[in-house]
Amino acid sequence: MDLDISQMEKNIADLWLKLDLYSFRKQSGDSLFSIDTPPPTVSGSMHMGHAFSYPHQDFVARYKRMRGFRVLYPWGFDDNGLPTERYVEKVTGIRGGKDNVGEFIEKCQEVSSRIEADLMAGWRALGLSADFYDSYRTIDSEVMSISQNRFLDLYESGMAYRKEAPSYRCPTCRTAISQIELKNKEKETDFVDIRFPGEESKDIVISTTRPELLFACVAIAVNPSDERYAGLSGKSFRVPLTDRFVKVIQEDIVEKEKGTGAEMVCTFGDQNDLEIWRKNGLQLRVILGEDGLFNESAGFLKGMTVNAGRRRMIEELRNSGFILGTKKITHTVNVHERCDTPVEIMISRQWFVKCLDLKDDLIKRGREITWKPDFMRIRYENWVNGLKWDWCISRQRFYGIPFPVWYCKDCGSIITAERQRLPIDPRLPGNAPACSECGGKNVVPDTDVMDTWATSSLSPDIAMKHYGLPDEAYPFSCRFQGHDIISTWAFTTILRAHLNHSRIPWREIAVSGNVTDPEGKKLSKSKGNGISPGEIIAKYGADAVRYWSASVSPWEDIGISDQELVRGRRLTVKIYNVSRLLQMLSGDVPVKPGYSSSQPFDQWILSALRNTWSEVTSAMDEYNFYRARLALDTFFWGGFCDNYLEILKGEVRYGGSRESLNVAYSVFLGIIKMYAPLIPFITEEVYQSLPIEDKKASIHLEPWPDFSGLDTEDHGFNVTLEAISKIRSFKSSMKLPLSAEIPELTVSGDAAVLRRDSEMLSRLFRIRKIIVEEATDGVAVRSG
RNA sequence: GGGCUCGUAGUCUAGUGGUUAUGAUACCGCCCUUACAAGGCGGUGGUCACCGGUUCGAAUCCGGUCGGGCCCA
Repeated sequence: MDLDISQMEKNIADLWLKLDLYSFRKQSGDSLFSIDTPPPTVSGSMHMGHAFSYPHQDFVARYKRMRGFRVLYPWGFDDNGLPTERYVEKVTGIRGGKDNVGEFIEKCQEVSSRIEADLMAGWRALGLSADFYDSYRTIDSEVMSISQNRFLDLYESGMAYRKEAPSYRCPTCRTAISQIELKNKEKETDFVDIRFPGEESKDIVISTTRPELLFACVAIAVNPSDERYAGLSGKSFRVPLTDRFVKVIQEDIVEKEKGTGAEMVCTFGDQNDLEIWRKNGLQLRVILGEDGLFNESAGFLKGMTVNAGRRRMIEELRNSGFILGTKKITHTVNVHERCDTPVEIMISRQWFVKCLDLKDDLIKRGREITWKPDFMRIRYENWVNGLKWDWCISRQRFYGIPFPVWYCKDCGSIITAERQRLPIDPRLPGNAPACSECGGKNVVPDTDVMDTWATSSLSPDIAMKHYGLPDEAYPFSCRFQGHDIISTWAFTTILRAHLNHSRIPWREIAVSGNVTDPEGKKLSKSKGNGISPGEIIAKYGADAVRYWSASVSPWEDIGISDQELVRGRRLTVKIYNVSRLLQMLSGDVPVKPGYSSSQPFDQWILSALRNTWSEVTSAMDEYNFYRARLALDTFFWGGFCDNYLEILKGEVRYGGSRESLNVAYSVFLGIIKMYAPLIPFITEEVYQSLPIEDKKASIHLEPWPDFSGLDTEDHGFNVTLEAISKIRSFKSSMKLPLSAEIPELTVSGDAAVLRRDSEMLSRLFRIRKIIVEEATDGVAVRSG
């Protein structure tokens, strides 16, 4: 009777559903262990990254439950915001715009609820023990209310402010975005040398990758130590194709070696332009509109995209003789992570959350948290130290949480919604209050929505509210997340915890690695999912996938390796077969697990069990799943199966005692309990079938075993194990089946131990006569 | 360019100062043995990237070089 892994896992998943094991409201326990889980973005299907990192949190959730904690393992979906919008636009072909907001939001809801059902089925198939039956959605009114309340907290404390200021803008998504949504991309582009005619001196030649911004040029910058341009500071040069003159200024951030060493400062070509512009109080020339196209100030470029404008500008400059040279270079540009479009820096009125003034506090908060591993904290600190912008949280998009805010057209005040009216959509007619300052009725709503991180950074707050936890539940016990989102999710959560609670969000953060492709590169959705976890689960089983995810240190990146999956599947089958063997050996008589036996081999396996338990427990406490797995594999496969069970078979055949069977069951039960957090399906399957008394409804309701009280010794049994290995080698070298009978064999070694176990050895290997000789240099075997 | 990180048998990987370097997988040989051939037993395979230093002793600590990755300029 072979094991059908897929069918078995389906049955077990149904059993858990029926027992309702993982509903938080049904959990009991002395103290709370709370896990801050990500609301996964609803923008596609489950990928191998999930299949790798989600089991880690589940290992801990299951382990902590067995350790007697009341485990909060919440689940939510991040189904609002730009990622979902972009996904919906892609699959439906409908583009969100000001004129179809209602229809578009409906589409978003429809698509996301469909995807959520698929994702949920995927998580369940992986055996995750989160509270799926009571999950939340970031678009739900409950979450909306939390997010709006927390926003108003920030506004009232002055930590959120609205200001007309430069911010990043994505021309494709037509919205402001923040520093955390930027990605770098290598791009080939023209590096152009342009001649600016001098007003009173000779001409100057600047180098630029953005000639299309020529009409936004407000200065020329050179490095102060650049002798080629010594004395030009303050001199005027004419912007080609215009009548305007701009002055030369000296700035340290200009690189002498780049191009001609002179660059034009435009509003705005890049971060440097912005800094120079701010520092020198330069003029502002806006030539790009919010639609990403050039406006009327851009002359003949009007109506063009940035790329088209660049080609046209180069052509015009070349025809007029201003271009002295162009070359192709590859440089890094900032693009929007969602659509790969190079971003622009533009001035507009946006909501910001303060963080530049808080760098020291944020680093202090980071140091109050235990980072696993600790070096991930350094990455967090580097990010905080490198912040150049306050966090822009307003998006000119549609499907998201709106700002609970109106603006008075008469007196210019910002009017916030009353708390008891939250959640509220200010964009809906009839929701608008009168102006709280002047009492006027002439108010307009804020039409933006919040950045999706502005809500997911509140994941602990959301879970607390959703599951009805008291304030003391803050901070959470632990956060699990990948190292690639330290600068987004970890950072924004720590920031919100600091601003909203003056605390840390969690006592620990466990950072996991990424799944890489065979070349070691990060897997990304844009490159296609490649391998789907569903296929892998179908082929090897969910237990094997979980086993694979425990095959490296948790923070290491991992490749998809079928070696570990193969091993995981074999383990599943092996555990199943062991349970069959035990039941064959014990027959129909019910078993009473027990730990007392006078047999040396029983005492040896019990002492090895105690040592293994101690190792596995400490490894699980450190979230080192690989070390736990290795200790279990070594003991189960190498000790229990290959040696102990072989001995037991021989003893039972010759009428061994019932005590040994009780020990065998006890050890096996201990093994599957310790494996249970890692491979929950097969351990449950086997647990259900064991003919023992006092079972619980599920192995996942069992407490974590405690074998510290087993004070057995191994009584020199490793000598016997060495003899076993040597006799196997002997038979193998004689090309004999292990079942072949040997008339006479001499075994040398620790004679006392060997004599004690010689009867057992002769049963195991069918040796008629064993001659034992004393030797002090290890065990040896010879015939006759 | 900067920060962090990794480099260990054909392949994947554990190991952060102490015998002969962990385990898997692949490969080779033997064995259908009444739990398991999706198995068992036995075996081959490594100058621990390179160079230098510290130490009685280095895969491990320090410095440098080369190469990969992540994050950021």
